[in-house]
Amino acid sequence: MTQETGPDLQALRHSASHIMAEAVQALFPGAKFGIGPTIESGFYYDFDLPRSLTQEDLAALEAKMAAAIAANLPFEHWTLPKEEARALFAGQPYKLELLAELPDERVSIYRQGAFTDLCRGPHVASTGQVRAFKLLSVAGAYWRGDEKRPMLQRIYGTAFPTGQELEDHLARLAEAERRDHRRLGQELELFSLHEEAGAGLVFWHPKGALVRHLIETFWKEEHLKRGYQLVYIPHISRAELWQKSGHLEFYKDSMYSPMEVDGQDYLIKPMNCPGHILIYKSRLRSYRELPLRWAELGTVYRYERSGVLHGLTRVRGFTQDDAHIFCRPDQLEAEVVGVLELARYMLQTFGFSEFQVLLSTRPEKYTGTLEVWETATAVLRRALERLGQPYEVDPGEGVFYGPKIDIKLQDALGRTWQGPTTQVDFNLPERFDVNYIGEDGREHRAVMVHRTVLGSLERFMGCLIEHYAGAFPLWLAPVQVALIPIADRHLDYARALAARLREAGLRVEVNEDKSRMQAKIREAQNQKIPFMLILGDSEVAASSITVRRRSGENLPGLTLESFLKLAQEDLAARR
RNA sequence: GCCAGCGUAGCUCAGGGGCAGAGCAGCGGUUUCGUAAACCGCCGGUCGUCGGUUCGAUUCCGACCGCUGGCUCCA
Repeated sequence: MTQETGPDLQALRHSASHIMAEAVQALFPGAKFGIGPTIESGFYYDFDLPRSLTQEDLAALEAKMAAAIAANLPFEHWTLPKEEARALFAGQPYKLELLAELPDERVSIYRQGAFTDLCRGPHVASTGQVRAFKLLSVAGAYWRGDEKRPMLQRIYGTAFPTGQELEDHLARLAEAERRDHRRLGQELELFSLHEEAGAGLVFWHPKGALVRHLIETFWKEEHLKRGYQLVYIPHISRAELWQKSGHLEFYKDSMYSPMEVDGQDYLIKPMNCPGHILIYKSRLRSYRELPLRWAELGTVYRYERSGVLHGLTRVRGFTQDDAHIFCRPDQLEAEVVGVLELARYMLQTFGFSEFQVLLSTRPEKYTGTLEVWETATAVLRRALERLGQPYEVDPGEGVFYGPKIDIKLQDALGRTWQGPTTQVDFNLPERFDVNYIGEDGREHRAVMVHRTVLGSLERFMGCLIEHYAGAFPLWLAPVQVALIPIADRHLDYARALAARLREAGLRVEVNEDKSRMQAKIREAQNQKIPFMLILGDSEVAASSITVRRRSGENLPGLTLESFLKLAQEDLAARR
């Protein structure tokens, strides 16, 4: 595969974006131009147009672009004093705004054909060098990303050095669509969302619930092994609690309106932390019992603007795999190391091996003293270094209450997802007086760490579905074995086998449909069931099993025992 | 929330100011031996909701709800 970044590809795509802008200018003489940069997988350009663009417009624009490319006109480059540039872009308010912000006396201009743009470049030598391109979609985008400013129309497109690479890219997009968890969630009967119930609220069907149960069980066992304890807290609490935690002050926009109970306001929890703190504060805590690691699959509800909701990955009710660690300052580093190790282990178990680790430091608005921030940031840094974990610093991206480490993971298609996060919190211990009695008999402030390993079960499962393309490894597959009798006379044999497999702990289904074997195989394939057992006369006669894996691999004449062994191996390896 | 598009059977979709359509799924029957769809029949709909225009609206208009692609924001 060809390198997807690098100056040449950037120049190519940027040039394509100018060629597109020229086509827009030809089609809409009054068009005003925003910006047209390259992005990770292509380019876009923002326009202010007299009417909305349609899908048909894209075809017309592509045709114009093809003509410009065929003409093979040069990209000309020169610089101008700002004053002259202002005259040149007199009818272009967005360009004038950009111009006003440029510090230099002379500005850089590019022209190809009839289109002249304020642009740093670089570009390819001539339009003919842009061969493989495609316009993909139209979307609204605020000028400069500011929702108070005009909304422009953005056209997304992509371009590659060769037609083959463009085709490969389009094939990847098609593959992503095929793996879309919303589509697979319906086809595999994992979950649904209902207009009747409200947007962003997930209903788990038996098969999806089973996968979730398996993940949750694994999660709980792994946490218990590592010295975590499980807690449960109520879903609603009095407004006073959220007042004290500061959520009503800082997080109000994401919280639902109160409900009145016996004249008191109650709120649905958007976070689990205050609940865990109440448990902590139910009695005095000694330095000897720290660290306390309290974990909960805690369901929270947050208001999200309607436009951002998306399948399982952006919802209004979700279950965080949450935990809070209460510890002494001298324990923080070891705790952070433990969290990172746990995160890495869990993610690897689900088949994720590529991570990007980000250390987010103090933002402009923050609580706590500079000194605590520095110490805590240094601790996080040391923890990462102790693990030999490469990381990047994301300056100023910490939460107002403390620094954090975010892990981004890459799925099978190389797309990145927000994964585990570990945050140090200076705010809540202050607000709630989260203390312990030290060796000296005096009260000391505890350090509090919020952390999640999967993020939320909803989002993680959305990610998992796409990562596996719905073909869950054996340990997570809702149905592990489909028994396929070839004719009705093989049904009894199939049922007897099914009973023995269930006894061995496998999740099996006998296909008793009145359809042909081919149809039954197709159905099991579509349901992405890992094993199919094909049972006909010869199997019955020999008391054997013919196994078909969903990969298509065929293993005739196995005994029940050898099949169980095969399955056990896959289960143990979590394949 | 904003811009654009969309909402017709369980699913995927066609249609269009005057009788509501297909394929798949489901149900019934016939059939059923070798690795991704046997055959026949039947059932299935307040055309997202509410309002308006019209003799007549699923179709045109408006509002709302929901979905999709983005923007902004996040687990």
